[in-house]
Amino acid sequence: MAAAAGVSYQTVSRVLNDSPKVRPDTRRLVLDAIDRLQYRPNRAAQALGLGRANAVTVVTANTMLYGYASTLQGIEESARLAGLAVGVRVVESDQDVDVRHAVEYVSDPSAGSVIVVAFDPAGANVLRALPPDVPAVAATEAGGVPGSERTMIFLDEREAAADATRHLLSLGHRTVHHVAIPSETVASARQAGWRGALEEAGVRVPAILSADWDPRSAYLAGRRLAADEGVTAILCGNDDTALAVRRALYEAGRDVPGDVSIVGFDDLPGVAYWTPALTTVRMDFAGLGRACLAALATELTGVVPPAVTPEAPRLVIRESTAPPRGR
Amino acid sequence: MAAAAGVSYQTVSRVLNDSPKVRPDTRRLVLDAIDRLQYRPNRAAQALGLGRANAVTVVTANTMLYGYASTLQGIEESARLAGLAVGVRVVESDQDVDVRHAVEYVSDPSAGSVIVVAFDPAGANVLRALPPDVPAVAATEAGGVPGSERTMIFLDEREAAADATRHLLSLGHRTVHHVAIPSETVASARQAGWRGALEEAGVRVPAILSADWDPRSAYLAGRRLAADEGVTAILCGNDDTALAVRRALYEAGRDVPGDVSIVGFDDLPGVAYWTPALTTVRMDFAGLGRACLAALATELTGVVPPAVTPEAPRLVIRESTAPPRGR
DNA sequence: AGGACGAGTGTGACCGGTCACATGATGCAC
DNA sequence: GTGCATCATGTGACCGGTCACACTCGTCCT
Repeated sequence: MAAAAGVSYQTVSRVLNDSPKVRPDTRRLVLDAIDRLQYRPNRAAQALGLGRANAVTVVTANTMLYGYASTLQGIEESARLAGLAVGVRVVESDQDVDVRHAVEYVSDPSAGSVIVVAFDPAGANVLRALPPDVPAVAATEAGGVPGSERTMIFLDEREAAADATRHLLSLGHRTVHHVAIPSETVASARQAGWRGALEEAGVRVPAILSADWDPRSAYLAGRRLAADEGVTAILCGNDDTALAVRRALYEAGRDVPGDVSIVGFDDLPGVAYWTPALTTVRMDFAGLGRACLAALATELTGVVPPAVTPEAPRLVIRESTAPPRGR
Repeated sequence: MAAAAGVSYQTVSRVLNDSPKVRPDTRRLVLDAIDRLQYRPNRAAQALGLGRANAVTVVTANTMLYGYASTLQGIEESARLAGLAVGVRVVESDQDVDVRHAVEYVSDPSAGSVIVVAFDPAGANVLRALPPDVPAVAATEAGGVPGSERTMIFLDEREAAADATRHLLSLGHRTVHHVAIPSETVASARQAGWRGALEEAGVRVPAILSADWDPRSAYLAGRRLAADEGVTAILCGNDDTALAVRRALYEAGRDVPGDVSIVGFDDLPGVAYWTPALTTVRMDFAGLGRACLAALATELTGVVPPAVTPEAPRLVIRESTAPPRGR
C-alpha cells in the first residue's frame, strides 16, 4: 500500500489519522492510492499499536428486554456513525464468577471502551469491579450506582412516576398500588416518585408487590390486587407487567379502566394499540444510549461536543386510566 | 510472562492453544505462572497473528424486533460459552451504500467470522456481497436466500402457517385472511403455508394485506378487514401485527374471538397474557441463533459436533380463535 | 556403536499498524 | 548568503501474539 502511493507507511498512517503535517498534494496522492487499492486499515493492527481498540463494547445483563435493547440500539447507532466497532458482552448474573469474567473480557484492549448498562445488580457489580484503566461510562437507574466514580447517565423517572401517580389521584382514586420490577437499588426512582406523590397527597401508601421479568409473576401480583376490592388504581413497573396485571384483572371480572385504572412504564411500541390503549410513561432509552456514547467520546477526546440529552421521561395518557366507578 | 515461567514465549503460546507437544510438567509450570500473573492473552495481537479474530460479528438490519433480537441473543449465548467475542453491525437498509459499508466492516479480520441475519433484503444483500474469504453462515427465512452458496439455517414456518390456517378452517371459517409483514422473498414461507392450506381445502384465497414494522400500518390493515363483514379469521404476520389488528377490530365493535378469530406469529413472551390470550405460532429464534453458531464452528474447525437443531415452529392454541358466530 | 527419528523447546521473522526520533527540504530574518 | 526555525517525510523499534523452522536431546534399530 505504502509503496503504491510512492510514500512511506508512516505517511499513510498520518493521512489516515489526518495529521496536519502532510502536504495537501501528498495527501491527495495517498488518498488516490487508497481508493485505487480499496485499502482499509486493519483494525486488529491498529488496536495492537494503539494499545486499545477503536471500539465500544456494551456490557449488559440482558439484550431482549425493552429498556436494555433500546439502550443498546441507541449506542450501536451512534457508535456506527462515529466509526466505532460495537461489541456486546452479557453478564449472566450478579454472581462473582460471571462478573469477573465480564470484567476480564472488557479488560482486554481489543474490547475498546466500555458502556455498562447498570440497570441491575449484575451491571452495577461489573461497573464497580472495572479496573480504572479501562475507559467506561455507565447507563444506570435514576440516581446512579454508588461505589463507582464513573460517569453515569440516566433517565430521571422519578418525576414521571410522581406525575403518573398524581394523575391517578386527580382522577379521584383514593390511593395507587404499585407492582415493582427488579431494580438495582432497593427503592428505585419509579418507586420513590410514586411514594413521594402519595405522601405529598397525604394518602395511604400501600405495600408494594414485586414482580420479576417473567410475566407470570406480574400476573400473580395482579391476581392478588384483583382480589382486593379496594384497589382501583395500579402503577406498574413496566408495560409488560401492566399487560399481565390487566389480564389478572380481566379474569377477575374487573374492567380496565372502568373498575381499575392501570399505568405502565416504557411506552413499548404497540402499547397504543392495546385494548384499552395503555397510559404509560415514555422512556427514551435510545437517547440514553446515544448520550452514553457521547459521554464516552468526550471522556476519550477531552473535547466537549454539543451535549446529547435524552428526552425526559413523560406520562402519556391514553385509555387505561379513568375516574373510579361511582364518581 | 514467558520469562516468569522460565520458558520461551513460544511455549506459552503452545500451552494456550493446548498443543500436544508440551511436556505435562512444563505445561503445569506455565499454567502456574499464568494464574500467578493473572495473565490474559491479548485478543488484538492474536487476531493480528492469526489473520482473523476469534470472534463472531452479527450483521443484522434490526436489533429490536423479536425475531432479530432473539436470534442475536441465541448467538451471543453460544458464542460466549465458546469463548468467542461478539460484535454487532447493523445494516441500515438494503441500499448499496449501506450494504457496502457493512461488508467492508466485516471484511476486516478483526470482525472474526460472520453470521448474517438475512430475514430481509438488507441482510440478503449483505450475504450475497460477502467476499468468499470471510467465513460466514446465515440465518434466513425458510428456504434460504438465493444467490449465495453459504450455509443457511432457518426455521421452517411453512408447515406451522399451514397448521394455523387449517386450525381456523377446521373451526368452521369459510376462509382465512392474511396480513403480511415485510420479508426477503416475494412469497414468504408464512404466506406459502397459508396459501397452500387454503388451496388444499379448496377455499377462496383472499388478497393479502401488507403491513410494515410500524404497528400503525397493521392497524390500518385491520381497519380494512374490520370493515368487511365477510372476514371472520385472520392470520397475522406476527404478534405485533395481531395486536394492532385486534385493536382495529375492537374499534369496529367486532369481538375477538366471537366475531373474528386471529392468529399471530412468534409467541412473544407475554402474549399468553393478552385479553384474549393470543393463539400464535411459537418460533424458536434463539435456537436458530445457537444453530448458526454451531454451524459456523463446524465450518471453521471441520469437525461436526452433535447437531444443534432449533425447535420446529408450532401452533400454540389459546383464546383468540373460535368457531365463527352462528355455527 | 552409529544413525535415524521424534518429542520437546527455542529462535527469527512476520502480522499491520503505531510511536519517537532523525533527517531533509523550505522559508524567513539578518 | 548564511543561520536557524519549521514543516514534511522517512527510519527504526515496538505492540503481543503466531508461524516456520532449527536445534537438542533421548530412544530405538541394526
